Amino acid sequence: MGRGDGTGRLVSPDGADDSGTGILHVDMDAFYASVEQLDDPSLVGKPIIIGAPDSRSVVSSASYEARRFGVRSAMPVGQALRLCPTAIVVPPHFDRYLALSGQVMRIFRDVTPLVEPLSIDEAFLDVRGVRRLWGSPAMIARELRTRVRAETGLTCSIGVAATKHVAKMASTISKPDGLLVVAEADTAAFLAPRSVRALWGVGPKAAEALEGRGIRTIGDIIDTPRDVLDRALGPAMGERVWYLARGIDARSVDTERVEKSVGHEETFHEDIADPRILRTELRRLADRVGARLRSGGWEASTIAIKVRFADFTTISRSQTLPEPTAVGQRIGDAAHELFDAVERHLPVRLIGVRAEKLRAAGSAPLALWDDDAEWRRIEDALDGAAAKFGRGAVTRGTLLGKARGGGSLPSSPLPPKPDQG
DNA sequence: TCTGGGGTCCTCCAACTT
DNA sequence: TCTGAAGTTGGAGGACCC
Repeated sequence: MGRGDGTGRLVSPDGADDSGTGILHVDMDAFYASVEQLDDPSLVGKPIIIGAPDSRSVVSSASYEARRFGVRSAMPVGQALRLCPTAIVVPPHFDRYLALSGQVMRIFRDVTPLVEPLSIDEAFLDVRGVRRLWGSPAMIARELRTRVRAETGLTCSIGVAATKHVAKMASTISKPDGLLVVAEADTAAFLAPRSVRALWGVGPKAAEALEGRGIRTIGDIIDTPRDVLDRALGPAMGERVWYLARGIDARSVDTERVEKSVGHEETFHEDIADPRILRTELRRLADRVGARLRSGGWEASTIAIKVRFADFTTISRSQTLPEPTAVGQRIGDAAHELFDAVERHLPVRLIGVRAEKLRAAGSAPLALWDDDAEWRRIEDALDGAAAKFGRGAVTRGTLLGKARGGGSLPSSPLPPKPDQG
């Protein structure tokens, strides 16, 4: 999701040279905020901030009207409101964003099967093979922008270039509602004057390491010996930056990216010191992770926890299991074990559970029913729900159907067993 | 000012294996 | 059998992205 405010925007005129290009990067403009404005026309033209209305939340997205005041994604909501006191805080509606994202991705796939979604609101497209059908890359980009606007009511920005990296930079610079084409022959001139911070993977720390050595622009990187970059950034990053600065990016548009881990974490409204509450939270998060694994047909062989203390220090601990699993009970047991070994000197602000080293589960849903402990938890949940709503309201079939259908057991809140502390 | 949640990738270090 | 070097693996933490 773009974070700029639209200043310094650059767009290509009609008929711009697109020779040697074929990779498009499409990025929806202020996606969440634009969807809210689409659904509630009274918000159009106003500064709006998408975020939960509590003291610990941060900005998920902001309309361009709010960005003009300096509001940025990931900024604490309180700080954003100080910068822009007239901003309207709107809670996020993720289901709606997902639905529109799906609609936009379908438009992309109408044009080319080579679509790599990067996130909910952006994707790379390789259009080199469909030029005879739809025209040159720049023509395809124009048509896409027209279709997205006509069919969803939303605007997007598109970068067209020879590589993914340059296409992404171009879409960022063209925001909002723009199109920027960088012909292959113009790549070096396009890159050279830009800040090192514009390079993919160069964040505040890496930028500081480079700028401390007087390397401020991408052109400066080209003039810097490789070993100097390696010392400043480490060999892996040094190599990547060396190539990207020269416009060399061999990555193809990857339509089959595979998840490598799944996890859930939660920041509490108030810091929590009570280990019983923390253990219950871990169990709840583990259940959610297990449900995600089962619905994706995965099982994990490593379980990791993350604990952030009141002073914001963060630790992680992980453990490789004897057998891969997608069972919430086993994930929760591992999480508890890891948590119990952590020295807790302060109340806890955030806690998280992550499943790593995923592999396809041959029979993950069956494994659920093979596990006696998990089965008892389902029975517990059934009894708890029946006690609350009446025996007739919840049947075992309801729960089994849920679990088998999407592989998703009720993730929250399964009642903790008495021995869970 | 006071920092979400979901991820990926990299580096460093220690333990283990060859 | 012992020792050291080199390679592998696992764990922890940090940077980065959206």
